[in-house]
Amino acid sequence: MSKVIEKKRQKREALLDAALSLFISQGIESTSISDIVKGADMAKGTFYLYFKDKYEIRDQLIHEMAKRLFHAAERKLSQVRLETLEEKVIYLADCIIDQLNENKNILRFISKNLSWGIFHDMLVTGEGEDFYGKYVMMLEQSGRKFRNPELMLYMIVELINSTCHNVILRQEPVTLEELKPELYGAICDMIRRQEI
Amino acid sequence: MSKVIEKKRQKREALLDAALSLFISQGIESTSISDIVKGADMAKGTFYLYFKDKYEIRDQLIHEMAKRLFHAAERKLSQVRLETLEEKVIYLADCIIDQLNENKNILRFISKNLSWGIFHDMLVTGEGEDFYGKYVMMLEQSGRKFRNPELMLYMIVELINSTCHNVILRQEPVTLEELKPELYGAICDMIRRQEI
Amino acid sequence: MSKVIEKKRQKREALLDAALSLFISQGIESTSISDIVKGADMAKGTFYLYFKDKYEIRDQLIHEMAKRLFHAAERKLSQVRLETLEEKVIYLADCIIDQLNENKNILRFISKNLSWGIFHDMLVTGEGEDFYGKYVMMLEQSGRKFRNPELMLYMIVELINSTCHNVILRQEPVTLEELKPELYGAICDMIRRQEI
Amino acid sequence: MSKVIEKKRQKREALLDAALSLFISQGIESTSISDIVKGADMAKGTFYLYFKDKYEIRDQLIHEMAKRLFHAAERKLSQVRLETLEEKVIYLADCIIDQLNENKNILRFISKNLSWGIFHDMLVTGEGEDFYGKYVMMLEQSGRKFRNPELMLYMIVELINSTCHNVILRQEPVTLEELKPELYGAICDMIRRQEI
DNA sequence: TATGAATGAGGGTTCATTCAT
DNA sequence: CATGAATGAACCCTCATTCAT
Repeated sequence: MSKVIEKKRQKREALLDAALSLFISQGIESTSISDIVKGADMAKGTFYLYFKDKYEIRDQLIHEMAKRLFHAAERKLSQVRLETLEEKVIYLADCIIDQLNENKNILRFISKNLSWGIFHDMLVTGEGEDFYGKYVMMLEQSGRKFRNPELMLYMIVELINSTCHNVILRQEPVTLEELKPELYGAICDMIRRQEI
Repeated sequence: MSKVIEKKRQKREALLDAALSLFISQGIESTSISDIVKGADMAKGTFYLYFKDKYEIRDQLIHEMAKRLFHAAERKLSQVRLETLEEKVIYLADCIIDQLNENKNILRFISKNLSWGIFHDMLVTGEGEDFYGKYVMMLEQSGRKFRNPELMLYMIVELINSTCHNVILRQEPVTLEELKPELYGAICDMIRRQEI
Repeated sequence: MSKVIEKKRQKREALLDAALSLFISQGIESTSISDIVKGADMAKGTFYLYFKDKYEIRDQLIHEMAKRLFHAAERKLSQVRLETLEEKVIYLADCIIDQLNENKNILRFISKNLSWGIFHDMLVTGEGEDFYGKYVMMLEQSGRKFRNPELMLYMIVELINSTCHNVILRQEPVTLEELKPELYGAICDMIRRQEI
Repeated sequence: MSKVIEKKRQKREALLDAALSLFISQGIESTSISDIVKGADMAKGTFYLYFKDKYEIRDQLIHEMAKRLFHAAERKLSQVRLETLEEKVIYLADCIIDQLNENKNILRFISKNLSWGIFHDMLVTGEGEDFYGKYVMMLEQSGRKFRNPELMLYMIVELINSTCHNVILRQEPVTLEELKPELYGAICDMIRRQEI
């Protein structure tokens, strides 16, 4: 009985894997369901046993990938001893940016498709991992008060995402190393501005 | 002889117009070349005498639209008397944001497709209107010096574009009116940070 | 042992029930085997243990439905006291027409699929209920003689079925109430014409 | 220029021909658009330049076929000299029935799909040939008055269509030659009954 | 130049049927 | 007996592109 379930899990995984590499290499619009099942080496009809359409796959992939990015960043954070809130946030940002820089395909995929709606869902409903809760706790631990923590996070995330996209993929208008200090400076300012 | 050239220009224009209204009303992916030529009231084959595919039209339209946005903002700026650089930049930003908010389809069309590459090209090669030159002049007129004016502009533009997208289209995570003061504050901080 | 047989009978019945309600609510062509087994709350493969395909179910259902229609009409007839043969036949027709008018889906289902072949089988081989025999007895009880009772029945049934179809479903070219007197008049004429 | 139009007419005709022979030989539901274009020896997409779907072809075919049936019957009627209205109607019916009997495929196709709505449209809007008008004129020429000529026609047509179907295709429950006198008798009765 | 009929590959989707469990 | 995951053929339909006129 669990053999069947295991097999289903594998099929689903194979579809996700195939879709991811296709989405990354040729874009979502140019990827057909035919392509995906061919990549996963199964029959076309099987796709519909697991997903409604390719956008359902996309959303689940974004969830998955973003979760991994944050999880890795958080693990690294837990291994260092940082004082201020600013240091912590920037450390997290730096981890994530470095991951994206090392895996440009993930960046290409995520940043084109990550809307705040999906992102926020992911933060909150990450099964087993409540990233947003941890973020709120981090703010509390600092002993400081902020007017609108959600908006603050929104602005920081959007700034990072949007500025890094071109810089990493095209080194335009500056290199990543040139961008970072300015970006982290801007993040500090944002935090300060939100403090009551 | 020039009559023929004029006629060709008109056809081209008709195709651009038809494409624009279709792109903003139903999206690029959902717009077929059939739709465009129908809208421009000409035969299918004619399309290929003027454009390679719809993406060629799209890029030219993005240029055009962005130019109009900036042009309108600039004209409004020239009609008021503002003291500081910050005030001017924020005034420009506010004009552009309001235009996007009033015409959400344009936002949808532009912001999904506006990469910094295209944007920068537009700023520089805007035929007849050198927006980037005007931006540099504005900085000079303030009598202040900045480390990297291009990066400064990049960050401001990306922050505006990325934060406004969700806020205008979905009122998430805050309304536009709630976002604006924070956004303009962040812009001020960015300018200050870049000052030498 | 008979428990097993009983269980099988129940499964078969469940499939028939589910198919019937789907056929009359959404048509035969639009009903898939998936739909039927879902309605009967069992697995897809199970279907093939009981029926070859949905058309096998359809034919059995038509038998069943037609039997019910006639049975109900006959029961009503047995509760009234009518003199002539014509009165009796028209009374039966009226009962059946009213049933079809009250449940247009049944009309849609039956009348599209009811060929004389199936119909005649049903009249004769109705397990437990020999409608055709009762019809013949009715003729005999009238004390009158008819040249070809089967042809007479055939013509009456076909006239009713074909004229009522459009009239009930589309009120074209007249309403049912307008049709009825003409139809019953025609039936009387047919009976008289067949009398020796 | 007219060469192009002629070619289009031929394509359309080819599709209609292919569809008809497929509809007749394997039924409408079992005929796919793929089958039709294969039969007409052209590309799939071409179909959609001429028809919306196979049901549009079906309706046009029924129109066409029914028109031909009536036209032929009428031509024959105009060549004989008949006195009474009954004789004329029966003569027409006989012509049509004989045509159907000689070409059972047409019967198979027509009688399954001919609803009164389509039939009436055809009678009225037959381009160039107003069959219904001719029917009304025939009634007038007889010098007799009828309560509801349309209903009269409806009942006659439906009776013919429904009784002949099985009789021609299966010789059940009688042969065509046995049916005819009864059928024509019934038609006479119907006419008489409608007379004021 | 301009046309628009024709193409046919390729998209998404459904579903009867099979078969290992 | 019963299951339901997997199949893949077949469906309808769209559309970029070509080419004879």
